[in-house]
Amino acid sequence: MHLDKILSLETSPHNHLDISHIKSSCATCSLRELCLPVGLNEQEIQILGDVVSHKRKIQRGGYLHHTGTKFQSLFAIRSGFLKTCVLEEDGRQQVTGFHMTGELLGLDAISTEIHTCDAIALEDSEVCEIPFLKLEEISRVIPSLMRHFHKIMSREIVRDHGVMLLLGSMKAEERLASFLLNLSRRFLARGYSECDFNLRMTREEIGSYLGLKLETVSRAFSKLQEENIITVDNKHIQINDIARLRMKMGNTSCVT
Amino acid sequence: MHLDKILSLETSPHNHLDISHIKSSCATCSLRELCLPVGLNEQEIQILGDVVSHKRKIQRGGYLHHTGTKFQSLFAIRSGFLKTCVLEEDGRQQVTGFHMTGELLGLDAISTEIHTCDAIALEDSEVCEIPFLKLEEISRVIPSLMRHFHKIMSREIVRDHGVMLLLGSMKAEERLASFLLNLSRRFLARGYSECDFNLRMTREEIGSYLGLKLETVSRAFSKLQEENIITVDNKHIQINDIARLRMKMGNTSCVT
DNA sequence: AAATAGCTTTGATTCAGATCAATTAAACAG
DNA sequence: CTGTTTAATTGATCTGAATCAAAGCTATTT
Repeated sequence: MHLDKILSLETSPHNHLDISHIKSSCATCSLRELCLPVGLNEQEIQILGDVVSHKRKIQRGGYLHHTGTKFQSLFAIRSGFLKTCVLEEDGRQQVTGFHMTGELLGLDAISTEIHTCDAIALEDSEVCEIPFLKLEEISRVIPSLMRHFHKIMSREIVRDHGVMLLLGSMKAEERLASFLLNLSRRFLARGYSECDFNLRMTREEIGSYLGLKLETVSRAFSKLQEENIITVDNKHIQINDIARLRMKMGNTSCVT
Repeated sequence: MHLDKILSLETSPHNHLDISHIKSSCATCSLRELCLPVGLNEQEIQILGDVVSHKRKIQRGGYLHHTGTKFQSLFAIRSGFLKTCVLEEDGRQQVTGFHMTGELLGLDAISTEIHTCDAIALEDSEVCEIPFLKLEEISRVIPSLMRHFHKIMSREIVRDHGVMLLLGSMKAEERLASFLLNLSRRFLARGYSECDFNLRMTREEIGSYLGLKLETVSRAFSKLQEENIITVDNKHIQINDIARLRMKMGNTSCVT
């Protein structure tokens, strides 16, 4: 079994509504979330239960963490939608990622023990705090947990390389297609429709992430709609022809 | 002390010629390289000695690993200079990084256990192979090693975010300035001159990394030279005014 | 329900960088 | 040393995206 499903599910469908019925103490539910899919035994689950300490709610627009503050914990997203962004001295900010249920935030801060980005909720969200020192301790005892944690970090690196490719060599329309397909895939993995979803972020935030201006993003949306590949109604997106959307992306494989 | 100095030295000056006198068995020398700076005890060094198995030489133009092949080991660069690049279906390739002595390659492959990029030597190079399974085992026994390994992975994520920022929001000249300053800093950290060095890569490879065409890279070099900020003689670069080069970069901090 | 503020779209214009093209310079093999 | 290949520079032109500008639309507040 793969712990995959939980800390940062990517492969298997997993509706985040599923977890709503496991609503005992925070430790218990997070623990279940974290461990059940890995095939850990009861004792191991017990151990891990102590790691995932408390749960935090962040309102839309609220900060999970700020750049420059001390790093102590990773955060597993239980529900909601967040963006991470680095901010430049002049005040402008660049979005480095959008994050949804099951994903793990804070990996960048391990190196210096200072957060290198802001994490901001784009809708009301809930996260589990995972004290990093404890996670390290426990991963010594549970090898499969350590292994999985390493894979998660590595996957983040691969994802970033994908974005670098996108930013370095794709045109506006290709970038947007890639972005939409990426979202689509992640919604699907969580049990939602892959062809019908609502964007949580503004055109400006999409543009920031894709290295484009908001007007360009808007025009790219319109273009894809004109071609009947997607239907855009403000934040509501329908993918009418996913195959052609994939074509739009060029030959480049979909960014993780 | 920081293991930092070794696996991926960034902070402290460390001339890679220094290690030339430690030339016993591969295990021993790599082991010294890996451990001495971390302040591990003799027993721990002994343990780690078994991990870093054998040394490999790669000729200029040779591959350290290919995309799609099975991942088994990380590689610590002992000497030389390599690039990593992902290749698209249509044959074009994008450089995702340039790597020098002390840096660790292969982190991206941990997630799927398949290499996601090619690693190609830009000059004759030497690497130490570190079987990943063994590294994981041993890091359970030596917490400071595990901690350091996590920091290395995290640092790679931060570096990638820096490149994303560069690709997403900087102009050609700013990108080149940022690139040169990054190289400069890394040479300095290895005991070389920060203002006088030879590029190991072509304009095309720089362009690929920076999301620019080779002509644009060439023009940006010329521009910086016209302004007397640098002196370019083919692959040989002299930084005449590092302060002004930093200004060129805009307010953006230097990409790690 | 009206008012305000925040998004989004669309058009017109400008500009940075891509592309096309020609030359020069360096590296390499025979 | 000479011919050949590969890399780098520089110029001219073209183009995709940025910028500037003006509506139109949503959502939130009162």
